[in-house]
Amino acid sequence: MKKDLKQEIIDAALQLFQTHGYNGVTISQIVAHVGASKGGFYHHFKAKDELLYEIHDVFITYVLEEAKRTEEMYATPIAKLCALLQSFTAAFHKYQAHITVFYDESKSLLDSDREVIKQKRDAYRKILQHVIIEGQQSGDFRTELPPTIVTMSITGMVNWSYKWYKQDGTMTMAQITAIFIDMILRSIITQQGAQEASEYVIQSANNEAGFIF
Amino acid sequence: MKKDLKQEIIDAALQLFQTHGYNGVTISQIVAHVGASKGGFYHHFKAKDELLYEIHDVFITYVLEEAKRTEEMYATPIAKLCALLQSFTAAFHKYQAHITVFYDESKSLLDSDREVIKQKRDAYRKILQHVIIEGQQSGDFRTELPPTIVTMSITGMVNWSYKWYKQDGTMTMAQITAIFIDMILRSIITQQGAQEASEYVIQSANNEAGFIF
DNA sequence: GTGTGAATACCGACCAGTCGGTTTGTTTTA
DNA sequence: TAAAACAAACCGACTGGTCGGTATTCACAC
Repeated sequence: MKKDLKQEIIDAALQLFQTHGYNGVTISQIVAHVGASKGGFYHHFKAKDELLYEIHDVFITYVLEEAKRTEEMYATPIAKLCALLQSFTAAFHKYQAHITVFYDESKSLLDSDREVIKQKRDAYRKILQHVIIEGQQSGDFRTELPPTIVTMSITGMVNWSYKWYKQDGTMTMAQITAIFIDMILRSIITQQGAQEASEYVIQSANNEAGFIF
Repeated sequence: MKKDLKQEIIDAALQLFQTHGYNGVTISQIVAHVGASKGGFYHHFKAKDELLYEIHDVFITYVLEEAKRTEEMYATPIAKLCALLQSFTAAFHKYQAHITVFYDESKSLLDSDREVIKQKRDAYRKILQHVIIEGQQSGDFRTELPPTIVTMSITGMVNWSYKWYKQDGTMTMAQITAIFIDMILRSIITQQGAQEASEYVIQSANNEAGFIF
């Protein structure tokens, strides 16, 4: 039950950063929150920046590795895309606070730290973008849409949920993800890809095929 | 040419908040940036919080008023939705820095200020959500999708562009908006709505109808 | 008794906000 | 019309408090 102090500090910091921002929280507040002392903090962290960096790195490293595994595991662009979205949103339970800090507070990273994080984030985006391009080449995704914009649109739609998703809401993240996948697939699919996509999509009551061309 | 000091301070603050965050910027830095003094600052603002509030309020008031006007101006849910998206993204040139501050720094608002802003933001979201519901009732938008999730998906996709859109990039915001509208319409439209939607959508080369059911 | 994890006390830098004062502009008055 | 009176805009040194970080000591396991 008793975690080590370092992890307790990280957890408390996540909670506090989420609501007050990195620069709105002091080290004294963090350690007070876990009943520890500043001495304890500086035993585990060289500086406050290091704490922020670790929060960023733990999250993006996890997401990136997960995306690499997922991308290899599936064969078709459509299956890859759906699996990527699911693997990302599945991380919400454990990482929603990380995500909030990641997207709101990265400007407070040291320049050198931010560069390291940026490279991993770019690597992640490239995986997603590559799947989109693959799908366009295979004829499953519409080629009228620039892959960069499609990638950012998908990223935005999914990422934005960190601003509004409540763990105790009426819908689970899995249910919401099903809707994301439905909307995304319908927006980028070609007639050719429609059949495979229909496996992942919500069927409408009065339309067996389930797609609009 | 010479603006008043208050506006110069706001402009400098926008720029600095955008890159360093509200709590990462000092009043001395802001006034140094415009060659003014702290006395000058406190002549125009009661406190630092007031500056942050004004940035929030100017933006959300503009967007809300614009949305009200737009919603009244068009007749059908599809036309309303497209116009709403266009009116929002049109604000990017003037307001991208405001948007960044609005979405990243609202946690630093005073509780009382945040409540005022929240109400205007909710009013804006309700307008969008109402258009979605109207479209479902008229049979133009798919009823399988919960309107709340659709609203947040659209909001996320469009809002997220504040993180990646560069004014000097290869695409204009108008071009990007056309792609947003295309993707969003295709993801929520019914067969019934397809005809009207085809006016707003990017036509594919090898598919006259332009829609996938 | 040596190393590791944690507490306490403290420091120097910095920051939001203040305050007395100066400059600039505008109105009143003789 | 020029000077006097007033007001608004602005300046910058100063302060009280806070924060990140450090030095030192303490506890105790092996």
